[in-house]
Amino acid sequence: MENEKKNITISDVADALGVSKTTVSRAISGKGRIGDETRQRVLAYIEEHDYKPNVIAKGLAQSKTFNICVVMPSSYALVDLPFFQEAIMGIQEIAGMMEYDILLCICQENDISGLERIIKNRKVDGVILLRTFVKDAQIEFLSNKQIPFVTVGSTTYKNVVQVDNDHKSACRELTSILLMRGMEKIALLGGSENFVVNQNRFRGFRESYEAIGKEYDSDLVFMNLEGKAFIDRAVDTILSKDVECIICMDDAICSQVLRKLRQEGKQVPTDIKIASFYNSSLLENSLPSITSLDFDTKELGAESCKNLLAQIESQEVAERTLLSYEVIMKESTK
Amino acid sequence: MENEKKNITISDVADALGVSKTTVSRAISGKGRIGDETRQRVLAYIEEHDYKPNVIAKGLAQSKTFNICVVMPSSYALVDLPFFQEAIMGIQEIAGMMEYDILLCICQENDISGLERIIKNRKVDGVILLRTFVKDAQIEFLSNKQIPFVTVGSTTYKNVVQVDNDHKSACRELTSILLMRGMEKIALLGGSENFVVNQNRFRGFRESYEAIGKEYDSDLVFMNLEGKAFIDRAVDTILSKDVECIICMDDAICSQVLRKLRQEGKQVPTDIKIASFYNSSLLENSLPSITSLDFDTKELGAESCKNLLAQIESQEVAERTLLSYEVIMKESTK
DNA sequence: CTGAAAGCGCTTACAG
DNA sequence: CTGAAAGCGCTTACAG
Repeated sequence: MENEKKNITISDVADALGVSKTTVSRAISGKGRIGDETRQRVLAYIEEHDYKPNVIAKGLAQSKTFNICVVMPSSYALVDLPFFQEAIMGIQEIAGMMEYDILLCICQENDISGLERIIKNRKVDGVILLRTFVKDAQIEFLSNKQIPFVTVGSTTYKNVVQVDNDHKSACRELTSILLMRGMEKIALLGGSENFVVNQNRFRGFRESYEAIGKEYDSDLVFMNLEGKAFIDRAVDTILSKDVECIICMDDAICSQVLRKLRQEGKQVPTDIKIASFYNSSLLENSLPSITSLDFDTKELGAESCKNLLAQIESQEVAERTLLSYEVIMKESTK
Repeated sequence: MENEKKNITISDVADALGVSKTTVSRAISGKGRIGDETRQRVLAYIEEHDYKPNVIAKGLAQSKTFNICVVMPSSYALVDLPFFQEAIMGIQEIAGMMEYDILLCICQENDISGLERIIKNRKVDGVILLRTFVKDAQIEFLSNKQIPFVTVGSTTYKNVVQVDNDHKSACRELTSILLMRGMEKIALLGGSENFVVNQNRFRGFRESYEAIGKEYDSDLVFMNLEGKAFIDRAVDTILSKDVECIICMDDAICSQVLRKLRQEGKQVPTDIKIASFYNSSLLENSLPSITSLDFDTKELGAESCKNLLAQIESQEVAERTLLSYEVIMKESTK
């Protein structure tokens, strides 16, 4: 309590113990040969006096920062927020264990100046990209600079370490279950095909039809639904075509679809069934409860962080890691 | 493009120009006397060769990091997320302009070990607290350590720099408007009184009654509503008492109230009117649209960051900054 | 106006 | 097993 202002340094410890800074450093890092008794003494002193090495100085000497950069987009829908948040929680959990901290970078889609600044200032040892694009300036920049990085979510760029849920399989399994339950006319509503993830989901949808040797009806697939007007129009079309079930590629779309159905006086699941993709708290209050895929986003974040730290420490890492999912059947498809 | 690996340093610049490192440093920082022509030469060379000083080294020499820590709670409701997010956007905007970066710290309510680690590791120059408690371990720790910090939201701790929206006035004005429109029996639903903000809102509510010389009905005030069951029960009571309007202290409560009212077959605003507090995207899809207070959270974040940076640079800052609000009347109180 | 030198607090060959 | 010294890339009194 007495000396809050002046921080104790490695020299102080060395002087107090009558050894060299080298020895103190070795006792702490565990690197290099050092007498057992000496190490104990140093460690005991450090413990007692609550000495913490200055990470900044350590970093300068080792050309490391013990920070990782997490890049988040500056524009996003409410529905994305829990995803980013949970991913960051997972990242933080792993990073914290390894004494790394998270430096936040908020980037607009086509403006990577923020990321560039952080990299040029050498403020981080690696980067996690929380959202990627089909054509992605961040990925190109980081690859070129040879900075360790990993993407959360899939990308088609080569030689990029990526961690993702298996959206294709997930969508295939969900669709297959619905088909098996006798629904034939299933509509699919999705967002921008500029996102690899939406392409993958669509692919899973098609595969489930292929698996049973049927054709899906391309008139019932509505992609690139950006904005409520588009969604409402899609629902109008759907209602005119005796569709049995609607699969929404995310909970924001689902939320809007539910609203529109209510407006049109349609009951779920009696008039039409519906399934969604994230099981997020956004739909928590829905009545009836909504059948949905469930992904462990925190796990996704944790895994991406593990992969990044491994890269930073020059270990081999798998280029692609696919995490599992669960299909949660609820009332909306009964 | 040729030398991506090896970074150019101040020595390289000095050597190339045949001047000393001191001179280069001065040309960049603008501190200390330096010949005009010399400065131009250095600056031109730097520009041409895209030299960026190593911020870490600079920080070590100046005992600064050019990072600020933003502390977020690890547990929160979906409704809080847009708030945190927007505040961070505002912080980032100001911090970025001053070449500061954001280090994220995710803390559980009573566990400040993450924050302690960051501070002890000297990774940041100051801290922004995004959520505070009536009894707050973070505030006590930071005060004791004499680390510059500011809270977003009010606190009753002394000598703490805080930036907040004027929730008391906001709630008073909203209530006054409703009273003036002839509603007399107004119910108030709020969250935990452990949050200073909820106490302030309640205070504003009372003041609006005082202003017109009436008593508010304490049986219609429901605080500490944690969880849906409590909210539903409050609504039951409210419906048994001919209440004309319900004020919800946040959009999550409002969302649940709306759901319950729908279940009970009550129409808004014909059977009962309702107003809420955040105008957040959570209620965006509501029909009818919900009368609400509106706060500029991004501005709140920006202001808190300005105050922190001023503190870090040892400038005088106001202990308390109150930001404005707007009352947005919509269909739910017609 | 400019520079040599010490210092920020660590790490790490190198030598013993 | 241990230490003196150089180095990480900057800044800043101090001297000229």
